[in-house]
Parts: sequence; structure tokens; C-alpha cells
Amino acid sequence: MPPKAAKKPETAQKRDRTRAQVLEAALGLFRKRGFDDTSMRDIAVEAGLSLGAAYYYFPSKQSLVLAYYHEVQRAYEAEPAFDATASLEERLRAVLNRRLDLLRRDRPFLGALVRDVGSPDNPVMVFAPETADLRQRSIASFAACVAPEMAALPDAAARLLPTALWALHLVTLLYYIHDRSRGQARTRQLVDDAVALVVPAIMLANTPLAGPLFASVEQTLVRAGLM
Amino acid sequence: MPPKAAKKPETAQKRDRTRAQVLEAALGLFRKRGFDDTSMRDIAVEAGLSLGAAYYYFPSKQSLVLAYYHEVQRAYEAEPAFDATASLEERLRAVLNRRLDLLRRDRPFLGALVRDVGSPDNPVMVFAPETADLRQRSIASFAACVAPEMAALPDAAARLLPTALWALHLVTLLYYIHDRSRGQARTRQLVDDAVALVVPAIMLANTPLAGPLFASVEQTLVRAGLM
DNA sequence: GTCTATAACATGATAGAC
DNA sequence: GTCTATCATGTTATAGAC
Repeated sequence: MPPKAAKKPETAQKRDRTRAQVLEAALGLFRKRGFDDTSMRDIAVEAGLSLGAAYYYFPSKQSLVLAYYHEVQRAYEAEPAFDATASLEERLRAVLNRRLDLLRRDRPFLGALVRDVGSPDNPVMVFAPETADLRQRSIASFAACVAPEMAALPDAAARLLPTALWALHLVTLLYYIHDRSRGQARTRQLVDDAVALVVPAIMLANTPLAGPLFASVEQTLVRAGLM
Repeated sequence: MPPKAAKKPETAQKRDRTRAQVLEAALGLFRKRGFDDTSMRDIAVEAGLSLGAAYYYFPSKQSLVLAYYHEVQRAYEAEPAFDATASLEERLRAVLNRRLDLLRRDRPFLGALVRDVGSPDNPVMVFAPETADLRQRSIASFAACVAPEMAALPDAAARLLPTALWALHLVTLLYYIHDRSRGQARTRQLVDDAVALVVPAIMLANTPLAGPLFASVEQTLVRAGLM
């Protein structure tokens, strides 16, 4: 029998409920006052618990961030982001914009969440082993978006494409976080422009000249351990 | 007369000396024990000052990071990184490797320094207005490296090139920080590979087909306020 | 064994005296 | 300019309730 199996379902349910309460309290306060201006004590009070109890469920403030990431990815996967019969351009725009939509409410505190991108020791950073699962699921969702085109592409290009699109997604997110334009219109424009540039590039990957180029790029990334 | 002019040169000198002492103490401790394991109290003691006095010179721990950035850029500009008669490939490799060399001693704590990349409010982040001067100087140093080629390129491509190379530099730095291979050999390999990919791309920018492409890219970046 | 509460610690940062 | 005192907060230790 699995070691982590719940012996007492009711207990597990209570546990999950309390945990969800803490996360909910945290996100509510983050939205109202920002990440840095919300202390673990505030979160505990809001959740009706003591500080120690809050730490029992979330061993660090950053772990609340990780839980939030999971929540966002789950929400994304909950319903399809694009119409499979639409054009490549439309599908890409739909996916990238959907991700922005999902984060819209939380944009003011996203900056605090994604910090520590550069710290190799931080378990919550975008490239950490601890977030590999989320990363893979995110890349897979881009693969699903361009599945028809991937089938037609040369192998190396096809293997590169989903990760490349995920990287584009990260860039748009970073821009989104810093975007102070009304309704973040500039980010939406950037998405449109970037997609308009990327689509022809994907098509060009089918030309014979592009073959060796993509193979070289892939070799570089593989050598670097990035793929 | 300028408002910030030194009325009493001796005082200004002492001030600068004390400031330098604090920075020196901080960097020494960062190198020995890492950024997070060095407290402002440790730094103050090492510099022979009280905590409050240390904060008088550096209003935050992050401001020590900014001072460090300035120091590195100054060191880079102190002597030419490449031989102007060398090939484009050699020059690019020389510049990128030189920047890694300058940071080699401090690599273990670089991760802590570059964190907060995503926080719009952090004044020390790579894209903040407060670091615009450093960013411009860094981009300019790449422009100097490819000056001969820029003259031969179409306008849009020429304007894009230095910033693009600076972006490549940032990527190699991020990789360097996480690189645990012996002597960070993998980063050096990545630099070689990336330069080998980039140089032909720069040459291709001269073909008539590439003209509109670069113009589109530039328009996108300008629209986004990135150039 | 599962959960919760209280106390204490370390540290970044600030206020005010001199 | 420099110091001492103090605060706020992330985190840990520990004791005990159920």
C-alpha cells in the first residue's frame, strides 16, 4: 500500500480545507496589499490560525507562491484556450492572451512572486528542479497548441518549437509585470506583434536552408543541457 | 558653482574612503560567506563602524549590489576586451568571455545579486531606470565591438544589433550563475556555440530578404518601448 | 501521530540623540 | 556622521492539545 495514503479520509479533508483556507487568505491579502506588505502573521490572522499553524501548512512564504503557480496552471488546463480549427496565428494569440487573462487580477504582486529568478538555490524559481513538473506541463500546453504544424516540420525544428514558444511566453509575462499602460494594452500589442513575427518564421522552418540551422540550435541547447 | 561641489575636499575624501571601506568589507564577506549569510551587522563590524553608520553610506543592502555593478562595469571599461583587427567571431567571443572572467571570483554570490529581476519596484533590477546608465554603457560596449559590421548593415539591423548582443550577454550570465560544471566549462561552450550561430545571422542581415524582417522586429520593439 | 499555539531568534531597516 | 535603541517580519523551537 502507498505510504502516503490517507488512513482517515475525513481528517485528510479537514487538512486540505484548512490548507486551502490559508492559501485563500494569503492570496486575498496579496491582492489587497501586495506581497511584501503582507506578513505571515497577517495571513495567519486572516485564516483564523496562529502563526505556527500557518507555517505548519506552508513551510515558507515562498511556498505559498509555488502553490499559487500550481493553481494558475490548473486553471489554465481546466478549459481549452483555443479553437483547434483556427489558424496558427489565432491559436497562438489565444493561448498567450489567455495566460495573461488568468493573471490579470494578480498582476500587481506578480513581480514579487517571480523574483529570485537568478538565485540558483531558490526552489521556487522558474528553472528549479522543484518546478520541473509545472514547466513541463506549461511547455506541453504549447506543444498542444501547435501540434498540427509540428507534424509538418523537420524533427529538430519540431522539437524546438514548444520550448521556444514557452520562452516567448516568459518574455511576455516579464513585460506584463512591468507594463504600466492602461489595461496593459502594450503587452497585448506585444503579443500581437510577436505572434505576427513568429508565424512566418515557423513556416520558414520548412525550407531546406533552415534545416541545418535548427539542427545547430538544437545541438547548442542540448550541449548546454537546456533540452 | 555646482551644488554638489565639495566645499571641504578633505571631508569629501574621508567620506569616500569610508564608503569604499564599507563596500570593500561587504564584498569580502560576500565572497567568503555568500550574500544571504552576510548581515549588515557583519559588514558594519568588518568596516569598523556601527550598523547605523553603515546604513548612512548604503541605504540598503541592495544598494551595495548597485555599487558592485558599477565597479564591474568600470573594470570592464578600464582596458580593451578585444583586438580591433580580429574577426567578428573572435571579437564577440573575447567580449563575452571577458565579462565572465570579471565575475569569476564573485560567481557564487551572483545569484543573490541578480534576484528581483521581476520586481518592478526594485531600483536595482536590470531594467530599472536607476540602472539605465549602466545598461547604456554596457550596450555601448557591444556597439564598439561590432562597429565595423554595423557600418555595413541596413539601418534597422544596425540599430538592433548592440541590444541583441547585450541580451545574449544577459542570457550567458544567467546560465553562468547556474552552471555547476567544473570551471564553468559549459558556459564557455555555450558562448562559443552561440557566437558561431550569431555571426552567420549577422551576415545574413545584409541580404535583401532580411531587410523587412529586421524593420518589423525593430518596429515591434519600439512600439513596446524597448528601444 | 496530527495539529496548533506561544515564545524566541536573526536580520533588514529606521528614529533620534549627540 | 556616527551611535544606540527599537521595530517589523521571516523563520525556528518547543510545548502541548486532541
